[in-house]
Amino acid sequence: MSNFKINRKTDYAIRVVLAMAMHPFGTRLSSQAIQEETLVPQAFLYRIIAQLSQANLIETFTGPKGGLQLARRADEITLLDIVQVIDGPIMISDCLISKEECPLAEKCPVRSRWGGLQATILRQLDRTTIAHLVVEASNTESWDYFPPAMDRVEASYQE
Amino acid sequence: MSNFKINRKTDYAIRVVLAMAMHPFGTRLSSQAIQEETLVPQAFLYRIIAQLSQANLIETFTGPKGGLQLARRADEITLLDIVQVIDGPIMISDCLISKEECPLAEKCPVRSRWGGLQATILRQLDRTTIAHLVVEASNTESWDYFPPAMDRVEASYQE
DNA sequence: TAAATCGTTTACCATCTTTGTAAACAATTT
DNA sequence: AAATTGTTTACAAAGATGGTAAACGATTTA
Repeated sequence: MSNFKINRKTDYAIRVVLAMAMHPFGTRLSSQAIQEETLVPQAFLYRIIAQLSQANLIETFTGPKGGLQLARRADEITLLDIVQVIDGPIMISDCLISKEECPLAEKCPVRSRWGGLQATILRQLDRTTIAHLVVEASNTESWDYFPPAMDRVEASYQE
Repeated sequence: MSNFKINRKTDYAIRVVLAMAMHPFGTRLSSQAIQEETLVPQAFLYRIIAQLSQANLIETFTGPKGGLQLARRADEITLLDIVQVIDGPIMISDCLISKEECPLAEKCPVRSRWGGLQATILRQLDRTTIAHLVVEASNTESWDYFPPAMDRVEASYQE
């Protein structure tokens, strides 16, 4: 299976932000409460929270009555924000970093394709906000979705 | 940096197929010749060639005067073909494999988003053929491309 | 038929990333 | 001061990646 995938840490982070967004804006939740809602392993959760906090996606408060709350409204947090905070900038091929990174420095026809694909991915992640997910979270039908091209993919796979 | 990337093996494989497509259809090239054109490490190249051969993207002939040639014309080989042959089926999130894989089995609003993103990626890879790349390979401008959304990405990155 | 020339396959390995655990540490409230 | 909460760091098992090496199998041709 392709390694071209969203990793679990990022997935967890999205769950965390989504869980927070399911409560009224401004609600302060303990990491304990979030752990129970998201089922993310506790020690792992701590580090995810710290990263979200450092990137100013959430605000944190220590001490009794401390906890976490979103730093922005759910419609101002995109999937791209979270992916980039947790996993760093998306760079689907090293040759996109700079011309020098590309082993076929000059006249590389593949580079532009990766660039185009990456732009598409960024666009799609950027126009999906947590607010969108909150709406769908109340919609039972959503989890029944399966991507259109999937059967074709399975069929053409061999190994 | 995100791990969400095309790996080097796949990149190599695309180079290999492209190198072959730069010659007239039916030309038989030795792996030695391909190694010199693509600069892929030889031992690694062997395995890539074997995979491409098993998947019937190329035909191989052993013995003196042996070598490789494309099994189909360049306009009938897509980037998706190669990615899938080398890296397996694209599955950007484990939760797309089946409902059971998803840790938040029911009512997961994220799942549908990954499905949509994956479909977009598959579509874009599938409509790019090696023939397209061959055309661009003669075009010096191509390597100067940089994806549009890039500056926004850099700006919003923090770690 | 033997030798030379190809591609195939397998085993191996160093390194890096991912995923996860644990514990010491710092800040805040009561 | 004590209790509660988040922060940080160190560590480690497991798996993927990128690469090397060598034995093996098939085909041509001398």
